[in-house]
Amino acid sequence: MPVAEARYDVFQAVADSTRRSMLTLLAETDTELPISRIAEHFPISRTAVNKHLHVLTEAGLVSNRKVGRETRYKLRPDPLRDLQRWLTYFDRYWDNKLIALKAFVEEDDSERVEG
Amino acid sequence: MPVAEARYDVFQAVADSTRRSMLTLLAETDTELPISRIAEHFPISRTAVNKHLHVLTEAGLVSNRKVGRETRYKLRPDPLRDLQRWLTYFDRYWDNKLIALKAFVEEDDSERVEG
DNA sequence: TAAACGTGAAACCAAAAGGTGTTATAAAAA
DNA sequence: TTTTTATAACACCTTTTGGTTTCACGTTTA
Repeated sequence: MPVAEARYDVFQAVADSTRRSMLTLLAETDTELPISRIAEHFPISRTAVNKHLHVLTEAGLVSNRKVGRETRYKLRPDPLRDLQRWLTYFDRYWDNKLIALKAFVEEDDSERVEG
Repeated sequence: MPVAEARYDVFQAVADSTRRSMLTLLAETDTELPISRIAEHFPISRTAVNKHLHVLTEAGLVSNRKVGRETRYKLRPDPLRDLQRWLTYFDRYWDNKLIALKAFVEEDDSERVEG
């Protein structure tokens, strides 16, 4: 983010697989983590990790607090509700198209259960 | 089969607000639409609309068929279930008074995945 | 105080994303 | 056949994104 407030929304924040992994990491540990601990899990520089965390912060998906010389990041899943709410619209669509969905489910099911 | 080897995955496809609008447009009309009809709703060129539809196609979120000189696009919401499934991981981190329809989809989903 | 540590910020870069206009092609209409 | 319509394909441009290295600043530790 060079200058302006680039304002990332939750859709953009979640579009990147590295950021999704960071969210699941924070969810799994179920506690706050400093950047160095987070960076251990990714093959990128700590600066790059910091940028991703900044994007997640702007989307409201993580928060941070300073503890000594550390900055600890914590999961804030609430904005995911926006995603959830958006998907709800298509949940209804699936409901209406249940027959087609059912066909898809059965077809895929037979591929792995058989045998 | 939802999204095999696509350049764009569902998360990326949905990250753009224009593409999200296209999906809701197709869902609202609940029918197939040619590009020109879709382009009417957006302040960008038809070429740009075509590119967005191409991204959505690669993500498996729309399909198309040629009818005369038209190419009609139709919503394929199934890949959104990948998004849905990812979100369910974070369900336990917010108040779990979840949407009933989501619970229904999740229940249906348990028929074909690990469960 | 000085040194080491953890982080944030800046400058920079390559590639991708989102946009444009133009051209090519196939189908419908005159 | 000729023209118009609908779309795809191509070349191109600009901004954004994800990454790097370097450096400055505040916090701990010696």
